[in-house]
Amino acid sequence: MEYKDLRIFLSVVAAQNLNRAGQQLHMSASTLSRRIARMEEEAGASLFKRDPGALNLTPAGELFRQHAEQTLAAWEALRSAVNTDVSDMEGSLTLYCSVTASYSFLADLLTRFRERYPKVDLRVHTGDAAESIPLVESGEADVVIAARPEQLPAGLTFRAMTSSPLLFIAPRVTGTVPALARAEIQWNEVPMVLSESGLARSRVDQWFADQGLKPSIYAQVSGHEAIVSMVALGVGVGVVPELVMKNSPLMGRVRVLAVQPELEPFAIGLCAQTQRMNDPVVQALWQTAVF
Amino acid sequence: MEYKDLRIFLSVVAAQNLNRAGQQLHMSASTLSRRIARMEEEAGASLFKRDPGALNLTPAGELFRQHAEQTLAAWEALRSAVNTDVSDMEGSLTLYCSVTASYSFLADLLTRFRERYPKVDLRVHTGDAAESIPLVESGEADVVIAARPEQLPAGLTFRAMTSSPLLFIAPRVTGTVPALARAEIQWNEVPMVLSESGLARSRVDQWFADQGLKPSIYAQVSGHEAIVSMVALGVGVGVVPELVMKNSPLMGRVRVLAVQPELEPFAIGLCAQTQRMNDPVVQALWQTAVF
DNA sequence: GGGTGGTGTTGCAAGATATGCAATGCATGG
DNA sequence: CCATGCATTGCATATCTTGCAACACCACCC
Repeated sequence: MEYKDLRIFLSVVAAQNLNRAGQQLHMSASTLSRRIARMEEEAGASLFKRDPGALNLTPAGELFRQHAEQTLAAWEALRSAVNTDVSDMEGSLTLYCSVTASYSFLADLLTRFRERYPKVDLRVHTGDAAESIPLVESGEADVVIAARPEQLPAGLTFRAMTSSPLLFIAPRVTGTVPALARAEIQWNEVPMVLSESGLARSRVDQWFADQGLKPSIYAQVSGHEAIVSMVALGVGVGVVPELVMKNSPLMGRVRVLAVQPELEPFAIGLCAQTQRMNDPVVQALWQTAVF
Repeated sequence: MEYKDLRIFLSVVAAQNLNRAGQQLHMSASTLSRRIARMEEEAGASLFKRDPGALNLTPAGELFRQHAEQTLAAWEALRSAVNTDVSDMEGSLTLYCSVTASYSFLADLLTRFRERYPKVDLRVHTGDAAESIPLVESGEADVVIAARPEQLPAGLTFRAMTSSPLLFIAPRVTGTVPALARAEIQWNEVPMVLSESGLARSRVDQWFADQGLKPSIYAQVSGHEAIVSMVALGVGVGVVPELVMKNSPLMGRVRVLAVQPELEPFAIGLCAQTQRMNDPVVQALWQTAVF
């Protein structure tokens, strides 16, 4: 039994559904199923009634829930007590991330950070992912949630949290893009909707160069989220991280193109100036992200 | 952080020494070192003062100790409460194991079992390891701690707990055994001290047969422990599981011979009649052994 | 009634993680 | 000054975990 299991359990209790809980936790339902099975084995009793439609707690599950809440609360209290000088740490921290990252990671991260360091003045900005690295380099942001660049600039420290494949997406209805309708895609004719700059753009440029092709750029956009919108409208093919696509309300109106070779996935995580890593507030956020 | 870590932590606190704790826990010191390092990272504070000579708790470590004790106690309480019908389970269980197994495993196992099922009448017998399987087959023992036989007899269920290499041991002082003094060991001249029967004996016989040799048997002994004693006295070469050798007070007076090919290690664990696995008392012991 | 969309579970392969051994560093005590 | 006992770390291996895909099951609805 590990503490992560306790958190997983509480999430599943709240969601009453493995798939929903899995989305919140960034894990697959099968993983949750197996981890819960293991918890039940270790506890020696079934924790959930597998009612069709919803997962409800058994009496043993209710006891387990109390145990989980108490244990996690005690653990957080211990961490606070141990870091007394830190828990009433003051200061301010400017965090920058893309809109998508704010959907998928920021909530967890900030919730835990706020619990642990309530006195820190936290300022969050969202914007185009491509701006992340320049902002942390210039010092306008203390920490950013960003994709790891090909070459991490000197003086920056990066800590991965997850990775997300970089995908070609097309309108689900292909009628509007003739070049896609043929058996073999004519890449030099496909109207592309690309980022103005940033890692995704350079990877796409490199990909076309490797193929000996020249992309036909229909639009250059600031912000991955807008790419999904434009692709959904049928203007062409875009390239975005899977995370952006999955978080878009328009996901149902685009489809993923299987291309070879695949683009290298994004490694998404925290990034800060190495020099700033000594700052206790930055350390605190780092710690919060890891566990 | 996992519950096993909490137990490890408490063992290390008690032992004040990674090597001793490692022996009790059947893990290497390096593993303990790394797991403690991880705990400290997760707690955000150093837990032990690395005083030379002994590991002492820091203030944070003292808090952590309380947390560990409370959490584990709550966990055991939960398990008891969940299995209410089991915790006041009555009945009796006859457990048989070798003397060596009683040193290395029985203490942990019985301590936990007693805590969980205080009303079960527990009868423990120790003796020669070779007797284990016959005793469980005949029903004289409900569960035995034994090495897994080459061919597990039908109707028996086995659950591994650890494994131990099967070693050739010789007197540390070779003067008394001329056949060992030469550069190349003359196996057909070496006086062997072997088990009368059992898995170790059949593996050794097979080994000699594979080499096209015939062992010169000096003594046949009942019980691995006696083999170590006789070898230490200088009468010849014996074959025992590493576990037996390490637990012997005479370990310092024997040495391990590196032989090729090595004998297959013993898989040591619990064994019971499959039919008896439905018995709640047997199930209870099984559960206790696993976690 | 037979789809149909939703659920949780399981076989399998690839990736991540933990482990033990051996080497290292460090201090104490002979 | 070496010898001893200790914790720690590099490395290769074995184990475990994970996600995907396929499956089985159930409710719902046309």
